[in-house]
Amino acid sequence: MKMSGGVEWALHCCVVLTASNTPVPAAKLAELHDVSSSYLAKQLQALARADLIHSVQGKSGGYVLTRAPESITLLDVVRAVDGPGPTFVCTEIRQRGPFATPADACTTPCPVARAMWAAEDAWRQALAAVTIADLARDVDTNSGPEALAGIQTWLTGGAG
Amino acid sequence: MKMSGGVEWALHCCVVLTASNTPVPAAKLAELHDVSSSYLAKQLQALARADLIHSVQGKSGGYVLTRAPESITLLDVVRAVDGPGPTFVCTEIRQRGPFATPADACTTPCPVARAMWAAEDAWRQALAAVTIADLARDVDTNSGPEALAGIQTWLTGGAG
DNA sequence: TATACTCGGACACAATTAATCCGAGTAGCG
DNA sequence: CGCTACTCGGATTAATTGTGTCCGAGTATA
Repeated sequence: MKMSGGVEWALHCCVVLTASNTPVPAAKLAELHDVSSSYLAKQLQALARADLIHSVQGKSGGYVLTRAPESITLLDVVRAVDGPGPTFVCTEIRQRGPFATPADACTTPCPVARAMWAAEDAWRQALAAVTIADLARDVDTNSGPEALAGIQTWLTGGAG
Repeated sequence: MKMSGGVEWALHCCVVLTASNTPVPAAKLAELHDVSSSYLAKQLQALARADLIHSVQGKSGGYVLTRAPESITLLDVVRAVDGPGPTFVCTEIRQRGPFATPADACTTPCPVARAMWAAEDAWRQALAAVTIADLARDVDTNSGPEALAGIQTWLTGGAG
């Protein structure tokens, strides 16, 4: 099992968007991270579809965070980019084969699936406990406040 | 992100192997679950490579649990079948682009990766808290004790 | 000793992910 | 008011991973 690599890009983009309240084009975000501009667009579209960021079209358009960074959790981003479905899918294997459990006896989910989904819930709960604002703060304390400040001036300024 | 479907098969096989202390051939496990015998073999090989089950070759060979069901956790099975690597891979995106963080400043992992890995740890911890014996007990209470007992006689008996 | 049955790894196929391109739409400017 | 330049958005194509299958090596049995 490997998570889609686009999740990493999307998270970094959200953190960067924290530093700018004016629309930032996808091309600029791609150049900042040195990644494919066309593919990054796909992830940003997924974020826009989930209403985490808002797209502004036109000449000086781009993307802006829809909500405050404190109210955007990592779970929101993961669900938007990587899909909302559960990672473990139960194929109801107990209803097949010579010892198949009759369908009417399957009122509760299979114990195997229940345990796997409980673990997934723990994962989601941990993701929901961290917000984009938390990440931005961590970046500040790690790389120093001048890092995001410099990025902000680079984003708003026209220099490429 | 979707977990490999073989994990479900492997877990069910481990639960079934609880009911038999004599070697069970892969073909019989496949017939019991009504799945592809050839493909199930792949998953069982992965379990054998991780020393969760032991393979017995020869005429009346098959697979047996290596350890007691109480000491085999779901995490063991998931790691064996789905790979031990982390689901989130950090590509060190912070070291790229015009505002790249210098490599010598990257002593601690990227905050984004740290948060994602913390969530993964919560997931693994939940998986490690459940054992195959727990699942077998849940199956007993759900489907009644006669279910696993019937399977046991079917496994040891030659009828196919 | 021959045999029949087992596992084990090497070999094709399909689905998902990654990456790219071009068209639709809008804000700014003359 | 029309034009241009810049933006996003979805449809299209390559690469990787997961899925499924096959045949050969090895061993306990008779």
